[in-house]
Amino acid sequence: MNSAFDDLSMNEEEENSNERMARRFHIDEEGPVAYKSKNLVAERKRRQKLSDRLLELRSLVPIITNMNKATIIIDAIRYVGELQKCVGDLSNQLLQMEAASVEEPKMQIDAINAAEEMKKWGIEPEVKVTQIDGYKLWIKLVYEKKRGGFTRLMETMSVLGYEFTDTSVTTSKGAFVITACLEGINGGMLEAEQIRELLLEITRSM
Amino acid sequence: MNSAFDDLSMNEEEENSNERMARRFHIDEEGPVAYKSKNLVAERKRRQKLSDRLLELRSLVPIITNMNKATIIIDAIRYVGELQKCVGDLSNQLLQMEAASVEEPKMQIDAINAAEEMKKWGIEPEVKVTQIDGYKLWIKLVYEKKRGGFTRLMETMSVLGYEFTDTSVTTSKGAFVITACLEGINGGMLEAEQIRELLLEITRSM
DNA sequence: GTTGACACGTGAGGC
DNA sequence: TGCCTCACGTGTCAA
Repeated sequence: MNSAFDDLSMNEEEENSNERMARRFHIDEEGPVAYKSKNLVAERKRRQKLSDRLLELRSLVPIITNMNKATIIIDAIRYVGELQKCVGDLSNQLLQMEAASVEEPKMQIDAINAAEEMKKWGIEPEVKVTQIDGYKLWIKLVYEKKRGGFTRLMETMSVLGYEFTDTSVTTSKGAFVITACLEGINGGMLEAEQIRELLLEITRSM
Repeated sequence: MNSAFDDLSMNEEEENSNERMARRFHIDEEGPVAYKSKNLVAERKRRQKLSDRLLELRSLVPIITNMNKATIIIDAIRYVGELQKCVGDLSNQLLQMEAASVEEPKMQIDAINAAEEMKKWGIEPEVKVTQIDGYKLWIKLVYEKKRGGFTRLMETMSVLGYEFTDTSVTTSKGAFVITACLEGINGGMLEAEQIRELLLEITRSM
């Protein structure tokens, strides 16, 4: 029996099965033990809730090195990192596959023209991401105009759970200029920096 | 209140409680400021480590409802769930796309899918043009989503001397929904009705 | 004997 | 006021 988690694994069982609790009180006074704090039961409940949450979190993480509270969190951290990286890789792969399957030689000429014109006017590609609040982002994009680029952008962000609001799009001198508000539909799962890198990769892969 | 410790101190009478009593014996009425335990600092370090891990975990989760320890874990749990679902969806899409990429007329399938989905949801293609003043128009477009459609639209209007301002673009249920202000760069050479027919032709030819 | 991990009760401080 | 959250020092058990 792993006694370290005897309290955690105890569910809706009466808690006086825990002997340590009873044993720790001085019995030098007769009668029931008098507690000084009324906070006792609340604190007990709080601790149990936290432990339950920790166990719940642990149940989501597949790889477990230890049952320790600290290692549970460590494993969760690593797992979240892996998941995030996995999401990025997958969406990139998806993107590349889409790009490869749509490719046509005629569009490349267009792209070259766009690139030349951008250079001629001294327009630099640009990706700017600003966090407005937890699930809202403001982005500004400047990149080479290419057919289907905007659709691809919207599709990718939609897959990642982001919606475009307050969008403004302009093409000028071979460049696409986009400013928009990104709103995370289910809370926004990525950091601004991650979004930025993703957008960079999208605009670059076109 | 039923205390959990009313009679439990008596129902266990094993002999090793003697040594516990002996161990506890030197704990008398405590001195003024004398720490009894040697593992005080160790415990302190352990607590701090756990808190740091919790904070580190929190830094990975984008949506934060509260700084509480419990809510940090709750948010992490929900976030992990979202990520897992996201990975599942993405890999599904990737798989589906791999299967679809074996066929050659892929873009047509996309178009057919979009058309079907629009029909399923009862979405009708729509072109609305309203003159605001001599060189300003407001347009609303609903048409089948197709790769490069938006870019083509912008290019055409640009050639005709119109610029997009205050553009809003959304894709939903296989449809492209666009509302925008068209501003004639050199005064606006076309009437609203002509623009409407032109837009109809563009959306139809895609 | 030592070390690490845990739950416990308690007081402080925030809303 | 009272409830809630936290850090603290401590006792207990296992490796």
